[in-house]
Amino acid sequence: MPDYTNPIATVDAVILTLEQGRLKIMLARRAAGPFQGALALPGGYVHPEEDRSLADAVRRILRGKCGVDVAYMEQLETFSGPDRDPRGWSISVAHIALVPRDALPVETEERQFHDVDDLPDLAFDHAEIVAAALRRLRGKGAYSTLPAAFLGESFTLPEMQRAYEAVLGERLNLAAFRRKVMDWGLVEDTGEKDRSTDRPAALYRLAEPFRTLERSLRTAA
Amino acid sequence: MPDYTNPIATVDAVILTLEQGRLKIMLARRAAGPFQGALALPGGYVHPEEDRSLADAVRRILRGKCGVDVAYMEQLETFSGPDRDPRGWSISVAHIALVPRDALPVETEERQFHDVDDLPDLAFDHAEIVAAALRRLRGKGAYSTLPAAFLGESFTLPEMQRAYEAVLGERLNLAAFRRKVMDWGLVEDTGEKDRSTDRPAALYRLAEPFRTLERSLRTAA
DNA sequence: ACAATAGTGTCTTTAAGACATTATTCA
DNA sequence: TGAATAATGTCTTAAAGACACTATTGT
Repeated sequence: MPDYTNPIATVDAVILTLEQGRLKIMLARRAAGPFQGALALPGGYVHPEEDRSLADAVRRILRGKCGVDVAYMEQLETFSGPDRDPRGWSISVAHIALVPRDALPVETEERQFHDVDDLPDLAFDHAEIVAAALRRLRGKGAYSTLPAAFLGESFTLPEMQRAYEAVLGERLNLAAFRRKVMDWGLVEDTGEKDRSTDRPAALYRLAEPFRTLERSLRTAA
Repeated sequence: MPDYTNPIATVDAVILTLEQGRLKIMLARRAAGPFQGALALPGGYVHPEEDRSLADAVRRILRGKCGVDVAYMEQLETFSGPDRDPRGWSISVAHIALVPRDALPVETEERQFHDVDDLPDLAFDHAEIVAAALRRLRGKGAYSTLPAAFLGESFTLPEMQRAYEAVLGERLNLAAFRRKVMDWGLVEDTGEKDRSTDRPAALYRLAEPFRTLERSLRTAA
């Protein structure tokens, strides 16, 4: 064992969702500890006795604190330093999760969903973590099927395009977007139709759960 | 402070360099502790008393253990679990550094440079960390000026192309590569020439230290 | 019939790939 | 002068962007 005191080890989760075409982040009001009463990313200590991995720790905390089961999650970045947590030198392994809105609980005083372009003050260095999460999401958005993680099991191409537009923060060319999605085999037809619009739209599902792309799905203007 | 025992916190470094057109990784022979005598990535404990950040810890260890000062370094990924270190549940924050070969020390029994395609058995889960580092390098290689970090302050375009070819593991189209590098303003002319080849080649420097690109520098065949 | 949204066709423009050609040095 | 390597020019092909058009439903 080390001669030195060990940093405190925590995990935090940036849970992103799409609500009416807007990117939202789930924030939890801190019930105890430093920054009690403030808004923060959901997170907590790693429990070596029960967690087999950091991702396990995140899932345990999200299940317990927020009643959230995430489909797609990836590790974001590890934040560290003597000053970010008043309890001492700490390490937080931040994770990012993309969840369809209807797989998340309703909003309460304890768990709120905030537009990423209009965030309140956050505890710790969580504003920095959120900024890193958004950079990652926007960077990966054009080169992967990541934005589709915001959608349900099946979705229409217009929905898919709106998800990409929300992630990338710009309008995409309709014809070119559809061409790429179809030509590259990103989705497969379910045979079903969504009848919530005037003209029913074909419902697709992702051909593979997650895929990184050789070329960008960005299709300017 | 937590009710739970805290994981052990370490950092590891994947130091990559380019030697005669081949990607090499620096490995250190373990002088003590678990896996004594085995080859491993250079790494060690975080020292909260003296390190201001994880990157600081890496630089301290590299300076002390290996006499290495890295120019470009980024955080790779955090590895964790109960079994990866015989001393107990541990967290290792892996970093990746790209260094020109001539900025690294000579090879000894204690510090060796191994071709990434022909690695020996490594201590801990370091083989997994190396695999992640290579995935990151190859993924980012085409979409950034990262491979230029293997080169010195100034370099020729043929050198730059060879660095990209080593990173991407494939030959690139000469004319298209040069077109992109020049058109996108990735480099600026130093006015100097490299006279080590028959026809002297113009020497360039990076226009900015590191840059991510909108489009890929891959220029097939 | 008309509004609304889904989906396609096609023309123009731009970028990529292939590869021949020219340029500048050394031996 | 010829071998070697650097650098450019240009033709062909493929992809992206623009945008008009057709299609299928609800009211």
